[in-house]
Amino acid sequence: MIPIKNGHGKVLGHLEQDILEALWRRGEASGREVFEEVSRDIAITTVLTVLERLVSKALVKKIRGREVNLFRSVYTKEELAKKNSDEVFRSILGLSAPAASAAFVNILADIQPIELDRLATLVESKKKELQSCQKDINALLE
Amino acid sequence: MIPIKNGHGKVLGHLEQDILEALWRRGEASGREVFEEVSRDIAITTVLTVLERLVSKALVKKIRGREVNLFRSVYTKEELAKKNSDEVFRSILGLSAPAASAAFVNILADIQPIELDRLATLVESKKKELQSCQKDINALLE
DNA sequence: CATAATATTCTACATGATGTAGAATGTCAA
DNA sequence: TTGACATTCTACATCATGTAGAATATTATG
Repeated sequence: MIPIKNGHGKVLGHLEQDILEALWRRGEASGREVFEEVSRDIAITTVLTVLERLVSKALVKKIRGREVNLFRSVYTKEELAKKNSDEVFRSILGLSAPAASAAFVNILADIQPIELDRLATLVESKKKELQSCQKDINALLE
Repeated sequence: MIPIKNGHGKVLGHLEQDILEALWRRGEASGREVFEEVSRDIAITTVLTVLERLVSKALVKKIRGREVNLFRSVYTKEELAKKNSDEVFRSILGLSAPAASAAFVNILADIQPIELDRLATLVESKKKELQSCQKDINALLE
């Protein structure tokens, strides 16, 4: 269940990951720079190939320079993490919101119980936010 | 970002999914029955092959019968969903609990705002639960 | 300008997961 | 014993990913 692949939170290979990480560290880099940054025992063409694939996946953009082309991640690390987790949450919540909520709370309590307070706050403010929206709607309907 | 595959929430193919669904509907079924239940235009050996693969993955167990072998899902649909979502939550929360919490609340508010109340309740009871554990620990330490 | 050095692209192969199924083999009942 | 069905074996196709050599383009420099 949870069709992660194919349309939802795509899975990246290790090298793809490493290359993205390298780009996040360097900001904008040439193929050679990325190659050096990932510092793996692979050929530079391997890095170039994977960079191209990431470009195809619209995760990296290629900037044509006069000397060398530059690459840059389309998303910041945080943005991509958010993008992915949003998709995953949406798909899991879609199956059963109550079950998902319970599981989420359990895991959070397990790995970082302090964060439960923050979660409670988040829920409260979200509820308030929705209430005020509701008020706006009511006002419009009057 | 979110290493879903390889050790975490494994991804299943469509046919694997369909076969599991068929097993959940039939409870326990022979290869032929599963084949009929999935009702796809494929050969029965295809179904058998995939069933074997699911057995290898420990998602399905094969019960050797005298006439035919029977297959049954090791997990209920709910159990598997939980197993997977637990793993996914753990991995996403591991990256950044605050970010994950915020995203989770946002998505939940988006698709099922009513559930926010339940989530709030869940958080509160979990907090209480932890507090009582803490009390127990303190008592032991005295 | 010619050419070596470097960058870029093209092409291709390996591996692993999955979908697919024919062939070979096993089993049981009539 | 034999035919029908079950099971297993073997194998191929496809796709994603990692890998890189070969071919080509570009650029700096003697």
